[in-house]
Amino acid sequence: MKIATWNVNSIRVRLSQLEKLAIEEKLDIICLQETKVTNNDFPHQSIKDLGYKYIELHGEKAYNGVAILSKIPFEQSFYINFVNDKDKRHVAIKLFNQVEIHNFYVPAGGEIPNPLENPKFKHKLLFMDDVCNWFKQNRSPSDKLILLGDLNIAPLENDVWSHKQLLTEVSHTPIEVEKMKNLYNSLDWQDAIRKFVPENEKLYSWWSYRNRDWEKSDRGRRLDHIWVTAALEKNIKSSYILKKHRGIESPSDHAPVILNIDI
DNA sequence: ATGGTTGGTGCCCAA
Repeated sequence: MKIATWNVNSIRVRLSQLEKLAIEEKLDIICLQETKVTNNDFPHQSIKDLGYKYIELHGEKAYNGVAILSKIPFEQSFYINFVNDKDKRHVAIKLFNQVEIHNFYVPAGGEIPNPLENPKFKHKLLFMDDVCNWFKQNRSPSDKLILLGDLNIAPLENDVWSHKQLLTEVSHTPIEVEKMKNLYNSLDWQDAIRKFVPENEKLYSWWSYRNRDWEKSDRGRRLDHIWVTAALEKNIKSSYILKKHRGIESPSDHAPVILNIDI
């Protein structure tokens, strides 16, 4: 089974690119973030025409919004409003009565990495704590779980173009990395992407729009992640970032990330 | 240190 996570930065703008991706990669399940549309405004028919008959949406107007598109029927779906906010940042499905997929769009956190000065950064830290506590309280390490999405944190030194210069930049600050590690250790999570690229190699999934030449400057960050619990680790076939999709016409600033897994 | 771009909205905000 092939599963993708992709922050599309508006589903309406990225629809033709999504169609290409789905066909080229033969995806069974696609998890989207930043759809930026209400459930009513979602392009249902285009997605169904692509073969994704089973769609779970959690959208809102203009901001945030997540979706799971599937060719495979799922028997359960749900979402949680972490930190009790109204933002649409999570949606989950359960497949074959045993495997759960949790799709996240973690708050970006604004510019200033200080929760006392910046409510957006405070929101991000509280969100990470709440997700961590939820998995501790509601799931066990032996469960078969996949956690993926735009987590808006690049945890490793080589997940950013300059560890030293980004230590004070939101997405790579020590406090955020600590929150992500807490979540990683909440169950027996495994980082699927890093199984195939050693930690001493640079690896990014996001490149800012604010660069004359994103590829040449290559100032990227690995903000998008796919984790599986240890119960699924041996089933992983491959996992990779589709960097070339950052270079297509009218791209998202995030590249899609793929998991190939036996389920 | 600053500004750079994109998307959605409606007389700027978020990323």
